[in-house]
Amino acid sequence: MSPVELFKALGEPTRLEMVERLSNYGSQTLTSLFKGMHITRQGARKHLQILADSKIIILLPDGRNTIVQLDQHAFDVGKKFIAKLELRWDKRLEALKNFVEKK
Amino acid sequence: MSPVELFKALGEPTRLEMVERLSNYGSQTLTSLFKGMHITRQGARKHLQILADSKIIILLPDGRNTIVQLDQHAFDVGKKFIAKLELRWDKRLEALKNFVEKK
DNA sequence: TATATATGCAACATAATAGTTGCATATCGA
DNA sequence: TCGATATGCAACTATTATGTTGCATATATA
Repeated sequence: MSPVELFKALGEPTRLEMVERLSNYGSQTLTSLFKGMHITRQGARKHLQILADSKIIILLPDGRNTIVQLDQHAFDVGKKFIAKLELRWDKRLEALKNFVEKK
Repeated sequence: MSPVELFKALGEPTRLEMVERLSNYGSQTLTSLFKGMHITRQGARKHLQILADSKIIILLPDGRNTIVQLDQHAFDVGKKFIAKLELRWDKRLEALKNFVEKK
C-alpha cells in the first residue's frame, strides 16, 4: 500500500469519521457503523470498500452481516513515510548548521 | 489544521512528490520545484496553494521568485491523530484481554 | 414458511478536482 | 531601457469522486 493511497483514503470526512468510530467503539456491522451519519447504506458501502482496498479496514462477511474491523497495521505505511521525511529534514538542518559553523 | 485536510492534501501524487522533493533537496523556487514533473507551472501552483493552505509548506515571495519551503510542523497534526487512534485501539484490546481472562 | 433484516451491484446525477490555455504583471540583468 | 525570467489570476475542459435510487439476493426469526 502506497502512502498516497493511504492519505487519500483518510482525506475524506466520512471515511475518517468511520475510522474514528471503529477506533472508539471497536468492530461492528456495516449498518451500525454508518447509522447516525448523513449518508445512505450504499454510500457508506463505497467508502468502506475504499478503506478496505487501502488495507485500513477488513470486511468480514458473517451470515447476513458484514463485520467491519480496523486493520491493526492501518497506519504503519503513513507513520513510516512521515518518519522518513522528518529524518531527511533533520539531516539537512544538521548539514546546514555544520556548514554555517565552519565559516 | 484538521487531520482530514492534511491527509487530503497529501493524498495526491503530484503534491506528495512535491513534499518529498522539498524534504530531499530543501527549499527552492516554484519553478525549480515543478521542473521534471509532467505538469504546467499553473498546475503546480494550484497544488502548492493547497499545500500552503494546509500549512504543509510556506510560500515566501522573494523578488521575482517564490521560495517554497516545508513547514517544520507539517506532520504534527497527522502524527497526533494516528497516535490517538492507536492508543484507543490498544486500550480496547487491553480491556478485551482482561474481560476474557476474568471469565 | 413468511416476513423482516442485512447486504450487494449497477446506473445515474451532481459536485469537486486536476490540469490546461491565455493574458497580465513584476523583477532581474545586460 | 529592454528583453528574458518568474510569477499571478481567471476561464475553461476533462476526469474523478461522491452520493443517490432501484432492484436483486441471502439470512435470521416469529
